[in-house]
Amino acid sequence: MSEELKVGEQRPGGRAARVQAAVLQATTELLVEVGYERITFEEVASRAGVHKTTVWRRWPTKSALVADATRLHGKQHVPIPETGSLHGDFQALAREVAANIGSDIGARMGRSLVSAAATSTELAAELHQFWAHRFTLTAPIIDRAIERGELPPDTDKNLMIETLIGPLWARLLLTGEEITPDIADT
Amino acid sequence: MSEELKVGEQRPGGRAARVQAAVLQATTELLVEVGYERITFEEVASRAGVHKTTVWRRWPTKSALVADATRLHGKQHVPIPETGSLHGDFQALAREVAANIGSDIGARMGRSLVSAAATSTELAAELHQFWAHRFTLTAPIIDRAIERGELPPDTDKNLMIETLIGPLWARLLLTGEEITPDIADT
DNA sequence: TAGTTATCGCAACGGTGGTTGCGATAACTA
DNA sequence: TAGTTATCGCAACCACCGTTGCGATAACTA
Repeated sequence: MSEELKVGEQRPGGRAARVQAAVLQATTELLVEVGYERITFEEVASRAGVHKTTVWRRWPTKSALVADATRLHGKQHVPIPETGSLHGDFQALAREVAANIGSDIGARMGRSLVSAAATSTELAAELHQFWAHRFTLTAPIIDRAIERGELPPDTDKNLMIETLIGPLWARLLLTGEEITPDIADT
Repeated sequence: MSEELKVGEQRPGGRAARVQAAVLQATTELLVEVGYERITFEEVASRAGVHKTTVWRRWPTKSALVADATRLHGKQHVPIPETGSLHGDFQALAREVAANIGSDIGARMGRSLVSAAATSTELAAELHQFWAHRFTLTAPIIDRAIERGELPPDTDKNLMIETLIGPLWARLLLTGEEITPDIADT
């Protein structure tokens, strides 16, 4: 009767759900504190108040655990600005990004995820998929600009967004600087 | 008499130099093959045909080892284009970057170094310093453009270069795509 | 060439983290 | 409420990697 249930959902009541939530919470915490590589199942378990074998059995590999933990975080809201002009939209979007990766935990999380994607092909695919999804969300900004005649119709939407956020991420990952007002320059 | 010599240079002849070269070579190889985190002193040593204690004694920590290994690689030539126009310079520079991180080993190396900088503050400082140095090398491009009147005198040079290379690195680290012809768009 | 010493290899130790088997517990079902 | 079973905790095991002490070797010096 219960053959069709996915692993981890066979007994969603009480304890199991609480354990899963605690583990994923601990994982994200450690992700921003020590980074992906230094995450250990033992530490995740002890912080979640759970035994390490429990964590190990539920998530077969570390990348799967982190993927699960970040999936929740990725489901969060991503406000897409609509100011009426391309310049305004870009400025608002850039400020969102800057506020996100400019904050301490945002910066740590961003670095950790990129670092994780560098070692785990599984997480790399996850990250690429995340950005592909975000780009579909931001595509309307470009579409509206094209309709207004602010951009040529054959504009590469992805490249446009990448040009917008690339410098910010470059500062985070490569050089190491960060502010807010210099975003209007783009 | 030899009290003023730095460690590793007390006996620069024959064996010591050969060992150092082999170890650094093995380190860079592993850096592109398995990434920073999965590098182990044992593997580096065995690949260099040396015992692990040797590696361990000469480099007190893994970040120091990788820092030494990448320092050599960073000393390599960085051709600064001088085509006569800002557009030409930028296009040439972007093509260099694209060719570098677009190649397989370049991509792996770039990812590994960024990932390493995420976990080791020591390597992060090294990386930031590297980019600061590169920016001093590319500054003349902006200066010449200002002299020609192509850019306003108060142009932020670093931000300008970051805007140029940011999208390329974003593709490498975040989304995952790479080509050459789409560079002219910037 | 002979002596000194930095440098290296070898073997062994210790700690940590992943892995497994089994008994206990709590969620579900009748 | 009583029985079944997914889920979890405990203890022990195993492997790997960093770490150390000591003897051997090769580079330097007189």
